[in-house]
Amino acid sequence: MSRGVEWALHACLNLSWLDDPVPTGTLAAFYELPSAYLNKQLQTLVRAGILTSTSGPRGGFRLARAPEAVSLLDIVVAIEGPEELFRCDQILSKGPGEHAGVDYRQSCAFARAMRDAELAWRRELAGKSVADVRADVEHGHPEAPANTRARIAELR
Amino acid sequence: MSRGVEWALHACLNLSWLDDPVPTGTLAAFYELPSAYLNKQLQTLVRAGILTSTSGPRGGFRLARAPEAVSLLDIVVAIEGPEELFRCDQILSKGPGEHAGVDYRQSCAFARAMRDAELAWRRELAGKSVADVRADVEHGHPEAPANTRARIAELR
DNA sequence: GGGTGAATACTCGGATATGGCCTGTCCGAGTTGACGCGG
DNA sequence: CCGCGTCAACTCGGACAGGCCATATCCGAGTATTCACCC
Repeated sequence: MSRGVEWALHACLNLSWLDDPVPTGTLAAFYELPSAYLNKQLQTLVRAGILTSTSGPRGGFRLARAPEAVSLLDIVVAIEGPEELFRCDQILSKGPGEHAGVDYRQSCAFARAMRDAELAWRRELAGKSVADVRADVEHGHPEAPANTRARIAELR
Repeated sequence: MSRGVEWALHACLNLSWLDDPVPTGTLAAFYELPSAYLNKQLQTLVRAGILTSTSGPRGGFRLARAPEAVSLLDIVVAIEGPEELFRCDQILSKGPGEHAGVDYRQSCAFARAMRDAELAWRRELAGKSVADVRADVEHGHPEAPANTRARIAELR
């Protein structure tokens, strides 16, 4: 899985603590990440409707919706793409006693099993929102929001 | 996910219907796959202890254990490697108010959530064996074992 | 002093190189079975 | 007819190229701020 997923997750969490737009350079400096590449990932999140962007001075990125409405699955899908992890190439169609016109993505027992497992994974990720994670963090580290806001202001 | 996973799954299922060793070329012809590359995947399954190989005439690959003892997870891990899908690079360690010596693979809320989801996926795959899939296939297509054995004998 | 306009600095956004891994291929080592020869 | 030795064919196993995607970077388009200038 792409490296950018971790960046996107933490970026969304930090943005959930901030009201004003934050530019790429500031977010990158926060975790010492390559700025231009992080920008690329954030652009992807904008295209997915998770973030909104504003240009010019005082511009940057903001969460497009409430943190409760952004699931971890949304972010993963935005960065990794909507394709399934396991891709069924329907090699069964080349086997003996098989008919053309059959969709082996549906009828192949392996494809079904792999898809079931993947659905379990997606269900877990869809059930956890950025707000949930934020609550976890604030429970264990109540100072985190203030620390983040202070550091962002310092880097601005 | 690698293309070879699908090949490995179907190869194991077919081998579960056969007692004598089957060479790579025969298995490859069965689904019209590139022989040399399939051989590479089967070698990997041998290293993982899922298959056994014998050289020379009448040689080939066999299942190393009963189909009940080979889970889909075993095969996926053998081909894809044991690494987690989501890799936590612990970028939190670069953030503010964080201490060195902390393992953020454990303490980061995102890492925990991603790992929980992945465990759900692994649990599903670990709970399904090649024997289970074989039973599914034989239920829907009782002629499949005979077809496979006949075609393999034809290609030998 | 207030308003207006251009200049400016800042930010996003997409177009552009590079590296590593998946994909695909080939040839050598080892082993088994077959065949021929001798007893 | 039986046993043995050599040979040959077959198979695995690892070493060797090619292509594609993730990674990383840079520069241009657009915009809000700022500042100077004029009324």
